[in-house]
Amino acid sequence: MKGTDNLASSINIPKFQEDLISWFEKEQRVLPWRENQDPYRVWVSEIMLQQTKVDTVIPYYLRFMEKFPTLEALAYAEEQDVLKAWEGLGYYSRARNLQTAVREVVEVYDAKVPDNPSEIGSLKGIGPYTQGAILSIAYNKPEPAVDGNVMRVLSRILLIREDIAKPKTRKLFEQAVRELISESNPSYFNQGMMELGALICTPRKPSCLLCPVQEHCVAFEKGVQEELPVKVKKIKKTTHSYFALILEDNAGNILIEKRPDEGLLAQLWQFPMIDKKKVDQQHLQTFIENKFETKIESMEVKEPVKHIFSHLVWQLDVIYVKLKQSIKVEENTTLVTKEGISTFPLPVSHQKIHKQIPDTE
DNA sequence: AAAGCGTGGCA
DNA sequence: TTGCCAAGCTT
Repeated sequence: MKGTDNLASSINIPKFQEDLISWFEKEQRVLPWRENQDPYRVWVSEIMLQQTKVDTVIPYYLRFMEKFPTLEALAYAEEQDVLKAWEGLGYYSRARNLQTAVREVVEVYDAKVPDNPSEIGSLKGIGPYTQGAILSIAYNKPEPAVDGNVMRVLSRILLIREDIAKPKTRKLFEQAVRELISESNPSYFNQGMMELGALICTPRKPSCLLCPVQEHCVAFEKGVQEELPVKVKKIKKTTHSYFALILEDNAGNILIEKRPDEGLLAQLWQFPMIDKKKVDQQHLQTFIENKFETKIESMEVKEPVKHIFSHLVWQLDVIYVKLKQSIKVEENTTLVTKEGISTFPLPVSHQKIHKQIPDTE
């Protein structure tokens, strides 16, 4: 045991806990996942909230809970229905991992969410943060739940200048939380830290004059709160250009294809895309006729669509193609009516393409 | 350790 | 417009 009680040695810990928790009791937002401490409801909210704003999550959470009200309802649901409910929320592996994990809880833990670190932490999609969040919020266990908010808040209060982009740094903040956390109310302590980060101790222009723990904050005392946390820059994102094809056969059906099981937008459906590096617009008609073994009646250029991801960009030239004949349906592709497309989970860029399909005459 | 994985809001 | 940011996890 080394470095016991050195990170937070400048803090009056009981006073800090009291200031934080009483502020949270008074100022916390009313949110659907705060109605009770049902571990399943807490769990779903924590997964949805990963890298995602509260305002974005709320409508998804309400719909999701209506559709999958219990852990078992989610476990027995069709995966495509789960992805459809997640459509537009992003990071789709969260949805697949969540369902994998609840199925394991049904089979291995008799449908009860584990209440200890090793078992809950071994579940798919539950990492160090989510593990601590569920244990503290649903089970009131004094475990650290260190997310971006907590690292920002504590980097200021304790004047920690470690680079929060480095994986190793999270452990340092977990140690700090272990020193600071309230044993009597770890749930409100952790939620209070995150709520403080969301409402007061914001990334830019923090509202220090309203802060319930201002008197404990070293960065405020020194006037350097806006310099923290330290975070290194990330690289520029590369652009990939494609033709996105709305292929309509002679019967009015549209071809869509399922993306691979892993990787970007895994298992979502999309309109066929052709890398522009492989063919220019002059040869596009012949290319399509060869690739899909069909004949083209007419082609029309629609509005281009740009799709910005966290690490890359898609530039999509949308081409509406009417065929003289039918299309060959292969593995992982299907023909659907214009209305039927909306039942498949589509990435945001392809929802926009879907809207560009002309109405039936 | 570093890279891959979505999306929307905001300065 | 561009880059940054948001209740991170997996490989």
